[in-house]
Amino acid sequence: MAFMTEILEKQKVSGPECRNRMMPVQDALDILHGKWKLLILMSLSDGPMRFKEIQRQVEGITAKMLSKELKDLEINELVARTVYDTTPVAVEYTRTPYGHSLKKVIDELHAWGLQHRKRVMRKSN
Amino acid sequence: MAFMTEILEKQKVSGPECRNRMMPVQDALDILHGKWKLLILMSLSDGPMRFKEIQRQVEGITAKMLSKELKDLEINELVARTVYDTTPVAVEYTRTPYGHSLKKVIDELHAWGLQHRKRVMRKSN
DNA sequence: GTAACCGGTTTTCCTACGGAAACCGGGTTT
DNA sequence: AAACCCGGTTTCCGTAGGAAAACCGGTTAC
Repeated sequence: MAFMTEILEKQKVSGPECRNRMMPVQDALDILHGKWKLLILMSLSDGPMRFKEIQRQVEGITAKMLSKELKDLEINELVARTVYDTTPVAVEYTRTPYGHSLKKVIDELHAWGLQHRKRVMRKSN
Repeated sequence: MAFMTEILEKQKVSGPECRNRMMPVQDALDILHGKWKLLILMSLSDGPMRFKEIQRQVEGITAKMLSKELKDLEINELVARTVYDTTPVAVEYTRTPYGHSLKKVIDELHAWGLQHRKRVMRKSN
């Protein structure tokens, strides 16, 4: 029983500072959650794209999801939508400067995913 | 109509290299998706934690979700579970070295979330 | 003229995520 | 003995995510 109180005593640490660190991450996740948002942003790395173009790049996404996700991204000003008044209408999606501010996040995720893939390969051998 | 073909011509670019860049990100997202996994990992930054301790740190998570997410994290070797054969049983969760390899990802997400929060505050004034 | 493209919307349907609460055996505290 | 801790599991349930396909008016290429 002395053991129990001992092990229990150890945990008191890590007060609310930890929770404070979590909040911003939670904020970010709130905006970027789901399978698609980051991939859509990636597809817009090299310049404006049109709807079907994005759909072709982001493998597996349906028109409905793309439509919805683009709206979300637009609301959060990560992507801008431009309509050209031609016949027929041409619509372009552009990653905003704010959207580009996610570059590091995406890069880190990319790097991690890359080494994770290698690790998995290694294990399966 | 010349305009249309012109605008259409511009898009051919960004071939499959873009899709190749997406795959690792997709892999990473596959493992880290959901509201909780990264937050749980964060709560284990400062050392081992017990179930209820984690639940107290990760605000809003239910026992069921925590239980499920910990299992997922364990399967992917981001978290290790240690059972101490005491009475009553004590169970500790530890972030593995592999779990710590996500530090940069979390840091970047944290940094972005922080400035995003500032940005939102600025706008609402 | 007809097939295929454009930028989506709408409908239907199913599944996964995720919350609330009860519950389990056991232990400790008072 | 009552009340509270531990580490979860189980049940129930609502909602959001996501897939498939039809559909719209209009344009363009063959």
